[in-house]
Amino acid sequence: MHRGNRYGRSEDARRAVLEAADDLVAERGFAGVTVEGIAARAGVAKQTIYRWWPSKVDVLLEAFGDDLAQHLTPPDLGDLGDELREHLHRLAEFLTRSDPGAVYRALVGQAQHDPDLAARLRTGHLARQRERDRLPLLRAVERGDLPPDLDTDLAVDQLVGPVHHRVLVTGEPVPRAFTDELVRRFLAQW
Amino acid sequence: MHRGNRYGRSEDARRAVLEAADDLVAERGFAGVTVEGIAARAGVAKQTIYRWWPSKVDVLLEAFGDDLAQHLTPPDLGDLGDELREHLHRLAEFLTRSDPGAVYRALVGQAQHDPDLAARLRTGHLARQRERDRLPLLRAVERGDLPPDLDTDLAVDQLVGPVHHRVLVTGEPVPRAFTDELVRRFLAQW
Amino acid sequence: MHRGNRYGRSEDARRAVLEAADDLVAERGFAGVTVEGIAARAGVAKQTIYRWWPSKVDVLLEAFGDDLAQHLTPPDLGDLGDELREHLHRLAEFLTRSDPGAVYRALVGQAQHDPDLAARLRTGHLARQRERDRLPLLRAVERGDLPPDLDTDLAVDQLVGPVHHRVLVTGEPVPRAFTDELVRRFLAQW
Amino acid sequence: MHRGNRYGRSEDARRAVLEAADDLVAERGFAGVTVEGIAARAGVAKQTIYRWWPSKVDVLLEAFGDDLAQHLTPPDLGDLGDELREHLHRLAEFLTRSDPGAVYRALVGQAQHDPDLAARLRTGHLARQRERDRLPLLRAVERGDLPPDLDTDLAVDQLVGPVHHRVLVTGEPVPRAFTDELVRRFLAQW
DNA sequence: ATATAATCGAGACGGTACGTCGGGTCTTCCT
DNA sequence: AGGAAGACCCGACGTACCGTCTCGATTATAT
Repeated sequence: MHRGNRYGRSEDARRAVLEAADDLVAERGFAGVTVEGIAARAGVAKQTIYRWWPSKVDVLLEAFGDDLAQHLTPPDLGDLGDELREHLHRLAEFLTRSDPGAVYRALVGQAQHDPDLAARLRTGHLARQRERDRLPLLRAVERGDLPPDLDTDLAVDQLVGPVHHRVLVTGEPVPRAFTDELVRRFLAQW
Repeated sequence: MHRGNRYGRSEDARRAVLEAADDLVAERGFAGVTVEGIAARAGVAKQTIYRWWPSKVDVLLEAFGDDLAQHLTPPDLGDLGDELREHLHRLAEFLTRSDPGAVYRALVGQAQHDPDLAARLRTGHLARQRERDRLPLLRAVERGDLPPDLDTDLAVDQLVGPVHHRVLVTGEPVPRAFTDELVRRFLAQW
Repeated sequence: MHRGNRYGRSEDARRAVLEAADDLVAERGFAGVTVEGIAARAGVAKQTIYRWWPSKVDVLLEAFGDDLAQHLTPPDLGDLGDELREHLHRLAEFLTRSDPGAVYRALVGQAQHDPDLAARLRTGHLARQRERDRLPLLRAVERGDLPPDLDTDLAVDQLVGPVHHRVLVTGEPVPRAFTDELVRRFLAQW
Repeated sequence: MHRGNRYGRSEDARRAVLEAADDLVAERGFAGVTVEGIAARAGVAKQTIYRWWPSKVDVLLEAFGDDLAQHLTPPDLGDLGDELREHLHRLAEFLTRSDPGAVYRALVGQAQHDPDLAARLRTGHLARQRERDRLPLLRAVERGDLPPDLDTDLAVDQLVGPVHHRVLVTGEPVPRAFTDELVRRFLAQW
């Protein structure tokens, strides 16, 4: 078994750490995740974690991985309304029901009092997600279904903002009725 | 200085604790606030804090006080557009520039991995704020400027959601141009 | 149970720590004594140890206590030869067979690469022991059995030095024949 | 530089390790010597140390080398008193002032809580030194200056014991007056 | 001259213990 | 009765070394 040497780290250790971190967030929540706990569950030395990750949020950030891309790439259905309804519904489900959604909320929460994490989260995962969120709008513009001078930044905030607000701030449920009506109103602007 | 007596708690101690907590959030951020630190700065025994507040977030919650009501009560100007523009602008300023806004963000952040705090925050400050957010819309319905069957819950989310999203998630600035255009689009739905 | 407060430390904790330290030296030797181990066995928090003792050798130093005085006070028998023979035999037994003797050897060993410990050991236990070692000689001088200008410092080294040398350096056994002959030769000087 | 080959170890590496170890004892004391530190200073891999020495004390033991024979071979002067006076004085100087003397004290100290080291130290360096210590006495017996049935073991302990005691236990200085008087008393036994 | 294999540097790995920080509970004395 | 002070047990922090391991490079013979 590969156990690490000067020409490369142990892939086994890396995977074990990320899985342990993921499990612990799901089981005990963000506060229940400790470097000590990750190390114990992963069967790994603490030093191995500190060698590769500056802090536990970095572990979670990496464990989070491509979950956003996997869950939140909007479908290409040929109709703006259909695409937005589906995308917002998936977003709501992701945020409120999935394990990676819980990790995402934990990270965004932590980012409120950790500027460093905030910066990395935003230039990384969030920036890429924003580009994905933009896709249905860009396609609609190309088809001529939306005005060519559309402010896509604002439009994206109009769509995903209310969903995030419900989840992160008010904690209310986000049923399909909510996201569908949100899209209907959005399209009523033109 | 008052050092305890048999007929009730010390108002001095209470105020010292809340002020120390507020100062510490401003100076060192949420993570820099510890019960030990509050006690030291307030010149108060740890036990006195634990006697009256279950945890440090409760101290912050009380220190937060009526700041929301003071900063975020929408003005009554007779015109829906004017009121919404002003209200959203004040919200953006509050969230991004003020000290209590920083505390607010810290509390919302902590609430992501602290269900207990989340519940108290929502049934308290947030529920009252939501009622305030609703006022311009209700007045507009009364005036006949908006349809009487308006879903005010959704409408409020449409307005404050994008602003919160920018502040809490993407971290982008929220200039007046953004909030003004948001209101213009909102009103364009009808 | 008293558990410590601002007006005094916990006597229970103190005793538990000292006993645990003593047991551990006896069971596992000096290298087997760790602050963590003492804390675990004593049922005490590590911090409580660090609060009152700068290091583990300080714990052992205090645990060592009055063992020297108890074991190595020379008897008053009225005859110099009898007293020295008995005293040296007891010294040999103490050093080679007793638990506190093992602690003593460990402390002297550690003192070889710990100047701070060396200083405290010498101004404390060792200085007092040297005074006890001198007693039989002083009594003999008073009785006129030894010259009044006797250099007691040198005489003490002549007597206990060879025994220590055997125990600490060569590790050879120190039977009664050895100590008895040592005394015979010592007395033959005059 | 030599970097390993199939037929035998690197003499460069060996010397670098021993020198680094010696330097570190002198600079930082026994506790400051770590395998990691030796490797770093010697520009050698840790594994290279572990391949050839079981532990750091073995490195020191080898680094110690023939220092005892070099410093502590008693001179052959034809007169017992002269030889003993000189030998004990050199012993005192070696123990209290020289670098190898410091290593010697560190090793004897460590041997108090390391039975393995103790055994190797005693069957090696110490046994050979004891034979050297015996030489002046054996010569004197041959010359008829000492009785033929002399217990040389005891006699050696009588001579070097007090010096070791001062150095290792009480830490007092060992001036020439002390060693000279010690020899005078020793000779007064017959 | 080339192929081979012990040794070398480097350093990642699983561990143990370190000494520190803060948490939340307690006891005591003073007001 | 309430408050200041602070000792207590506890859990986690991030660091230092331990001793083991694997890797690719080096190099003196034995073919």
